Amino acid sequence: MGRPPCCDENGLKKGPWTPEEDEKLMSYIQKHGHASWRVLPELAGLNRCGKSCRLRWTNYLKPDIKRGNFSREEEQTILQLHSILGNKWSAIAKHLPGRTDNEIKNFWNTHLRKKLIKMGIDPMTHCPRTDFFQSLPQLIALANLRQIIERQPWDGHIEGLQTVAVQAAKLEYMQSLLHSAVSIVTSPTTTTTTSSLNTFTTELEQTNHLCPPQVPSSSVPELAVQVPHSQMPSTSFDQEIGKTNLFSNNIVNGNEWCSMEADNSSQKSLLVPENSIPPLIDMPVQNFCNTISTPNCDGGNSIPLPSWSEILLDEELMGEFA
DNA sequence: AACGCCTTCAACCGCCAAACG
DNA sequence: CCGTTTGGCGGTTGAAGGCGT
Repeated sequence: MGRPPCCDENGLKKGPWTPEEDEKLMSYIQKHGHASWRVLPELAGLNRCGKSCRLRWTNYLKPDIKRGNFSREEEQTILQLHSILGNKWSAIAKHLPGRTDNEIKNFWNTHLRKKLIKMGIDPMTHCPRTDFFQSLPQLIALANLRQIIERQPWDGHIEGLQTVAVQAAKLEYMQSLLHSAVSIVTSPTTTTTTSSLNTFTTELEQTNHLCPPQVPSSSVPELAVQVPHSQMPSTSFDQEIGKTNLFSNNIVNGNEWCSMEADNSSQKSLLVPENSIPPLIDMPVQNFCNTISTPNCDGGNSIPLPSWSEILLDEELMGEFA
């Protein structure tokens, strides 16, 4: 246990602030500043602890605080920064003038997080959720059981399961793209090169040519997932991808996510059109991320990394998680 | 109108690290 | 160097308001 709550001492007031208290705090800080939060309440004539005063000031009373709904641009910024920084609310807030970390945190928890979950994206990893895959064997077992019970031919069930598996493989594939991007950005060993994003994606595609992944039989028993080319997303990144919004706003094409950006036609999708298709045949079910973000299959030569900082982030941001 | 459930967000709690003596 | 204080941060809570029945 840490220190006892400071507000328990001396019967200091807790709870919502009254307009009178706000006024006292405002006028004191405007006149004298806030050199020491410890002594400020006493000097300002407030029956509050310093911590409570500081919180009230930084989260509510500070003159430069912007109130009201978050704009679409702010929403995009939060999503983008969260995909990189995680729950570093104060760091995120530094990039949103007038917004407090508390406000951003609340907005995330009440809006953005739910929106991601609704779309099947893990709000912590910003990758498609893989819960489904973990339960796939059970689903198959259930289907099998049902087949036994109903004594119906297997053909239809297998087709159905394969369709489901193809969809899941797509999700996993998109996750791998995201995951590899994030791992590159956040890796402490990342070397900043001058390689273009285009070079990177070309080699990424070559990797897939050279190293068609295999289905681990243990993870999806009796189900080699044959993925039709026409149904797979491409590994190619769009050359015109903007300096912002790589991670978050264009991940899932053609659903609610895109509707968020419906009026932003200048921003291209992370996933390129279906006429650019990687030669993936057998989709690995568990280790997409490793396949793509780790060394090439010709013996450990890493894929040349693009300068993600140039693509995604300004220098200030890079400094934050360096 | 009344009730219960859900959502939002201001405020609090506990922990950590830097500053200080 | 060490113990204490302080400011800051992220997680959590609970009151208030909204909404459906």
